[in-house]
Amino acid sequence: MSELEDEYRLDYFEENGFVRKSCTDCGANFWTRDHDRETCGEPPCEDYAFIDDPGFDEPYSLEEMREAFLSFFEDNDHERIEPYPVAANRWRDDVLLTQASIYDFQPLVTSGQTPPPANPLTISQPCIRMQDIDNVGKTGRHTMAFEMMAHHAFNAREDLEDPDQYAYQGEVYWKDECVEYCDEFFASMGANLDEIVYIEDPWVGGGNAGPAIEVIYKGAELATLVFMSMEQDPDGEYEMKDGNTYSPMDTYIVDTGYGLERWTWMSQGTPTVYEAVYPDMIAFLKENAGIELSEDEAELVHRAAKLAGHMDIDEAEDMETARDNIARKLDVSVSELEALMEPLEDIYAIADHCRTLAYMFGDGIVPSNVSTGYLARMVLRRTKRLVDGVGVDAPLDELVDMQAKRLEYENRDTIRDIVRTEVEKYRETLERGGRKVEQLAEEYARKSEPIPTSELIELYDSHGIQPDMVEEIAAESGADVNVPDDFYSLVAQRHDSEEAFEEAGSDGDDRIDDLPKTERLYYDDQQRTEFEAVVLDVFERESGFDVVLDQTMFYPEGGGQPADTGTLSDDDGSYTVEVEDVQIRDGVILHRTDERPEKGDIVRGQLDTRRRRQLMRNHTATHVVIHAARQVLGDHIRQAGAQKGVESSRIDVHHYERIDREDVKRIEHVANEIVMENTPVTQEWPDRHDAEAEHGFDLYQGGIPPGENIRLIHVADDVQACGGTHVARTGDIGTIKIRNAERVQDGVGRLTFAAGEAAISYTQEAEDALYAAADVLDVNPGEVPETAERFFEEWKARGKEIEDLKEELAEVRASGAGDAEEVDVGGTPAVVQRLDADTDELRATANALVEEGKIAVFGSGAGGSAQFVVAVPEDAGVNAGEVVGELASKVGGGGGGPPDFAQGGGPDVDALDDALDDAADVLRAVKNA
RNA sequence: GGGCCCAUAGCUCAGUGGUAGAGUGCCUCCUUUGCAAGGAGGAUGCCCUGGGUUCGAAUCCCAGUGGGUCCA
Repeated sequence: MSELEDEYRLDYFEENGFVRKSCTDCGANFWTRDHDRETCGEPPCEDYAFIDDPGFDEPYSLEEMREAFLSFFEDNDHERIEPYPVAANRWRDDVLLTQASIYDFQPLVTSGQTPPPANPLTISQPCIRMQDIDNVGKTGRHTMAFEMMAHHAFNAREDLEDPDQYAYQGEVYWKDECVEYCDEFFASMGANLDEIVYIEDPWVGGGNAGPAIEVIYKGAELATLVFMSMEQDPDGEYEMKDGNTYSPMDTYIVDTGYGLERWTWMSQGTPTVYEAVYPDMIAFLKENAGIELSEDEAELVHRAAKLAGHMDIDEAEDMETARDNIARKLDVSVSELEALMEPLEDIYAIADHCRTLAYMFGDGIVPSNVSTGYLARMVLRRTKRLVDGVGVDAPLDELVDMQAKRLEYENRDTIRDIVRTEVEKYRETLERGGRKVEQLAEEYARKSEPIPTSELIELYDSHGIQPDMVEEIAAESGADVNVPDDFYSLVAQRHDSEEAFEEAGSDGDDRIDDLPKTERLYYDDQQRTEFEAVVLDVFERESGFDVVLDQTMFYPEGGGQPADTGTLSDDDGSYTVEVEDVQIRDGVILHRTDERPEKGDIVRGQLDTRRRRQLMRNHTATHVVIHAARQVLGDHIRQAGAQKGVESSRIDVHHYERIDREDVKRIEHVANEIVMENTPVTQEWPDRHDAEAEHGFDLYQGGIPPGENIRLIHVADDVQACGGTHVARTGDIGTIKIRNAERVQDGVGRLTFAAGEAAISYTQEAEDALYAAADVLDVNPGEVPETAERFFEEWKARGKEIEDLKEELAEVRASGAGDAEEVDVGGTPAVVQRLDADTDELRATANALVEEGKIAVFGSGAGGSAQFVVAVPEDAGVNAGEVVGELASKVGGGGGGPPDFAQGGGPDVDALDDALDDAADVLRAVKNA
């Protein structure tokens, strides 16, 4: 790491009288103007020094501070950029949430494939860091949701052979200017520059690394300046703290982060960051929860706030010790401090979590059991627990709305709806779970055993009940619970029983490397179905061939659209090969054929027109359906996946409720209105940043394409980035029929639909089924539901009547048993009889005989097998189970049951009569045994 | 995307291969009558669907449908 030392020897430091020092507490190296300074200034080496003593000239609100920062950098030639959504998985698939401003530009801009929207630029990017969740409220400085203010500059080395290989060239600015900007911004706030500390702290992340500087002022880390300039390289000369080696790369990027909340806090000097950031909400929550402090208490809280920096679970050994230390310094008991601080900490956390939720739902995240939706659910449930625990009685949707309003979201009604739905779901889960725990608790309380860990794991993993909740409920039933310290790792163990590792067998086909990218004719005229081309090369595959042409109309599989099929023919008609599949590799399109065309030939390509037309209809219909679904269900509707087909297609969309029949019908109506309007479907290739500015990130329903320009498809009011083939006008779709709406995951619904001919076929099939049913019932189709219901009711009534009649029949049979053979078994009369009826009937008759004090042995040959029922009155001293066992063995089967009633049988019906003949002997034998 | 759990009376659930149950709600009657309540009796089930194993499946196995939950 010492090799990076030189990286920090900036001219700027030298010219401005900085000295380099090592912290006497933690050993960190830092730069400062104050030659007498000994420690780095960051907690735990120092306490907060700005509480009650703001570090800037004036107090700023969050909004004022944001504006001050952005306009400062605008005045210094940075272009202001609008923030991106907090759901980073909308433009990259390696992360879920936006955790830093640089996330907005990864991976395509940082790697130099795509130009930045401006260079240099400034932005205030809302971020969510779930990993800080346990610190929120406690340290006074951590928030899960925050805005990272930043200035970025994207540089490329000037000594490159081919500078144009990157989307930006030359150096905008680097370390010295970056630190200077930082200093100047501090100065513009009225900070005392002598108190600023620049700590050397190399940065590593996501395969990149570089020198970085933490900027500390009055005990708070206010900014981090990262100089991303290296990439991971096994032969690299720099070994970083993650143990990997790195080497310099061609692009180098200024990546800064200034915590908006901390800066605001610094300007106000309030006890915690929360009181500086959302004072109204804190006041509201305090009042609602009825928290009132005496003067002495308020004074204590105030003093504790200055030490709260030590309550960091990442740094402190454990929370209890940390609290203990603080209590000692303040000279109060831990319990007193805790009783005072905990409700406040909860309230701070609630305000922060509500802001997090407002960001999440505002940016269209839908609660779910997967992905960002799951994170949102966790945060919501945690917030609900805090709210209930501290005694806030305002509904959660109102609390979240307070933040959504402040953040100026337009979909506030939807947000409230989502929160209400989700709270209700949680309530149901808790209720269900509570009942389960009560049962378990009673069971184990009876046995005087503690509830075992396996049950706790099951409760948490399968039913979502936290162990502390189990403890609470179990205590009421007097059951003990011991939650092991490693509870959550035990849960984790249950999950990684088998790590499914699949090695993506990369198609390392270097033969195509030398071939030019295939010209894609299907974008020029999407309606054409034939073309001419030159065969550039042919590769043999395991079965069949890969044919590369100079240009093609064949659409390769991609974007959820299956490949075209068709034929390639030699121009004098001497051969025709079938194209069975089409794939694209690095821009080279491979036509998979059954026969080998000749390299260098000019061939005529002919698509399977019907298939292509259906695919185009389906693809355009997909855009139409998602647009319709958005109008019907709300603006949060976003594609979670899609697959187009010839007969039917499907799209998965995020929605917080089940998509019901009424929704489907409305979506179908809206979709077909768009079809009937017969508006043109157009494509364009605008600059990506212009497109994003105009249409937002909703463009990227099906993933983000690379490149400077992207292809947009306009269908009615709908705009999507899309690489597929489309019909010319919506009317060409013909018609859209939604076949099914199912819930594929919680929070994700799937719409399956058919377009054009396939829609007609599907409708006809559905009608056929209805007509067939009507035919069977001999009624008009419209009367089917009513009739079916009537028949079903009648059928049930008859079943009941038959039961009753069997009972009656059984009693009649039993009372008039004169025709049956009656034998004496040790003083008890026994009736042995063959009765070819079902088991229910045998049972009823046998029971009736037992009522009369008789043993009953019945055999039946009905239903293709031999069946016995043996019933015995209580005092007869014969074990029915043994009798049945004996008899059943004679017909090649088995049987059993309780001593007073047993049944059994076997496959050998022919032996039934013989077995019954022996029944009397069997009874006597069992009696005497 | 993966793991686990669940589906039985209107509701909440028990039943782990042998006659489908409890609590609650419902109906009738009685007691008391201001309410609340108490007593007696009664009705209520394609045991989610389809296949398999078995003499026999609510129960075991497979698949589907619907719901829940944990993890990345």
